[in-house]
Amino acid sequence: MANTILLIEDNHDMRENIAEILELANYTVHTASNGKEGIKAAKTLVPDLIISDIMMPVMDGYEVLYLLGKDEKTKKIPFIFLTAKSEPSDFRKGMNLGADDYLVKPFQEMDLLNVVETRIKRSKILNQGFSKDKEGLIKFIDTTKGIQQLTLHAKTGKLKQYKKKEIIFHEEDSANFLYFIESGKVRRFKKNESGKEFTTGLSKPGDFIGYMALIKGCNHTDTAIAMEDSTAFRIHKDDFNKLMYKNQEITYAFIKMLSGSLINKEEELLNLAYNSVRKRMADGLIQLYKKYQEEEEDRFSIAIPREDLASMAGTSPESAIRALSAFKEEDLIQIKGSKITILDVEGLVNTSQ
Amino acid sequence: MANTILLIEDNHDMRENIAEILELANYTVHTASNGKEGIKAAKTLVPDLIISDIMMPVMDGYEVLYLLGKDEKTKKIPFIFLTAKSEPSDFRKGMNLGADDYLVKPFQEMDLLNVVETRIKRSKILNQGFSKDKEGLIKFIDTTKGIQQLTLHAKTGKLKQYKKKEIIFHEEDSANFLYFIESGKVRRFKKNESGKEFTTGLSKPGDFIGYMALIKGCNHTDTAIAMEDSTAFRIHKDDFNKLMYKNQEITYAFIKMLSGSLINKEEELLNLAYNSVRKRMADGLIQLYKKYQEEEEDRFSIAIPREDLASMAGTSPESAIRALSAFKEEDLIQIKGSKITILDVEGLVNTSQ
DNA sequence: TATAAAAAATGATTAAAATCATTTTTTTAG
DNA sequence: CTAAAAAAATGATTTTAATCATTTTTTATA
Repeated sequence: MANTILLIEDNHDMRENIAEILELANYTVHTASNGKEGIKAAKTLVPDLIISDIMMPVMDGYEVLYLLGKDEKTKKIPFIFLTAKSEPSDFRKGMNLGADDYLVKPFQEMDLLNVVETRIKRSKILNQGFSKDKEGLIKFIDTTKGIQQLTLHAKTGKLKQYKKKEIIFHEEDSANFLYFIESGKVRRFKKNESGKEFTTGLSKPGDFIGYMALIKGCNHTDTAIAMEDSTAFRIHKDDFNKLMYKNQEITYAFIKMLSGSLINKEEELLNLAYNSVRKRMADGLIQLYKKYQEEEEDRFSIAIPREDLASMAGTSPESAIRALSAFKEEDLIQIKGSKITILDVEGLVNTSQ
Repeated sequence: MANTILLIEDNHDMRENIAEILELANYTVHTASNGKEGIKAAKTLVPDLIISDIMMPVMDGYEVLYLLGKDEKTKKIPFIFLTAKSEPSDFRKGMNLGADDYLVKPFQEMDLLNVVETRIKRSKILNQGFSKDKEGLIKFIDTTKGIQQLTLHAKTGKLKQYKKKEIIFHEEDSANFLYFIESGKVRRFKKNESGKEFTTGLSKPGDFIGYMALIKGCNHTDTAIAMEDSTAFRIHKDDFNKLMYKNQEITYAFIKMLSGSLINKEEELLNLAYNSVRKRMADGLIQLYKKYQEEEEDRFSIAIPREDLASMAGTSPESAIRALSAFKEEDLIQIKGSKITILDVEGLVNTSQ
């Protein structure tokens, strides 16, 4: 389908001449001989491009542009001034009113056609939806890039310090920030009516927290607490939303993150429902191991309050301690004060019901 | 959120000067001293506007514009040339490459600010196609539209029939379809090593199931079974991906759906960890009530095997039955064969530990 | 380094729920 | 409509884990 162009020009000869050039280039051209007519035509036709003279009787080109910019139907149509006014100040005035290009008379035919083609092409680009790959399918694979970008953005902000046991955000707090953990360990938990805690997640440097409430648009549904001195960058929710909107990769990174967590949570539910405290405690230790084990160390150790371990397994501290004592007896772990060292990962993984 | 501007300019003094002007006008300014750096910055930052010099070492402004135009992420960003090249032919060349404005050095501060403001404003207008609110933020509220569209698409497919107790998809099956429940009731569950089931979700007409594995790109992590004769439309995973890609609203609908479920699951975990079987059974009944209660009926009834109820509460069938018997004793429910009628919703909700 | 406070560990008891066994009721199929 | 099968309900017992109480150890702090 040929692109339609509306040409607003008071001079008869000039109008016919330009229209002819454009028609020869296979555009469908409509003409108007003054601003008022032009506006009427623009609103009914909704052309793909508007070319307008500036100096015209009744209503000048500036006014035409201004008025078309106020109408939903016409405000997105690329608008080109075609004028004898060649002063830089004239050019500036036209562009600052929101014109998309400015062609000075007299012009070469080729210039006109180039201008028209460029602006129509650019307008099409700007009106396109989401970005896509060749096949038009979402690349579900590469979410790392999105996370990288969000990370980069996060790091432009201010680094916040959190002392050990300091609350980062609190259940029921309104969610205003996405947090990017820069250093330390963070635990998220929920509390039930009788004050018992259940750990909903562990985080380490490189993790984002607080996004669920941001996305859902509700208050935080859990509390995040620093397990040791930690630092985090904060991204304001408006920035986060904007980034999500602007950047498809970030959007998909979060979709993937969310569905991954969801599958994990369902797995956890199954475990919590039918596994013994012993098994749940072993799982908790393995969780810690998988999350916080460093490459270089050959044995994994962590100093963690028994209450926190209990909240991971959803049991009482005493029962948690009893399970630990049993593991110690069986040489699966070693205990020194609050520090627990895992001696036999396999043994813990395969611990019987 | 302040709009971010990327300034590409090789001259140090000029760069600092322009950046200062823009920063005083409350823009967040990032700078690059040559074209290559500029492109790298543009791709990671995705700024709201790019200002670039033309004559630069390593890579000139024309090339920068051309290359950014080829990248999905950056091609929509308004691009302004800021240059000493004041010849009409230079101007024409820049504009015909797709620049959005052209400012000639030396310039008035006011001119620069006007140009920047105009182009950012115009870019926002042109990008409005998506559902954004006034501030340019995503409306995370209106996900119904996306769901509607996906529903519409689903209904173009073939309706599949499922008999009572028929498996719709099985844990470990490879995930090839998104299912849209047209009629009936569907239950999703996971099984642990010793064969005990845990119900991960209930679905009714209008619900989608199977999307988690589809998004994550893994096999199904749970089994979906028809609780009564049901029908469902299927959307092939490729179509689903395509729709997700083409339609931002669908993407956001799923983001919202996922984060909502995640919050629910965490709540469930807390309940499962510390609530008594009695409480969990009451919750299960309320879940059924909330999901399947019809507007017209004044009392909610459902015929459901005790085993299924047990799998919702994560308990043994006998314990589930005992809880039901207690509820019956207390006139909270009425039992007729496998049919359970809820007599006192409030009573169930407020049932004590 | 001593001492108080907190945390961990263990013991005793109780409570909850699983398991196994049996009876009763409901559903299904001929 | 009836018999067989399945499901539901209940009883008895055992197991598990919570709770309460106390001791021991560790940690924090003067």
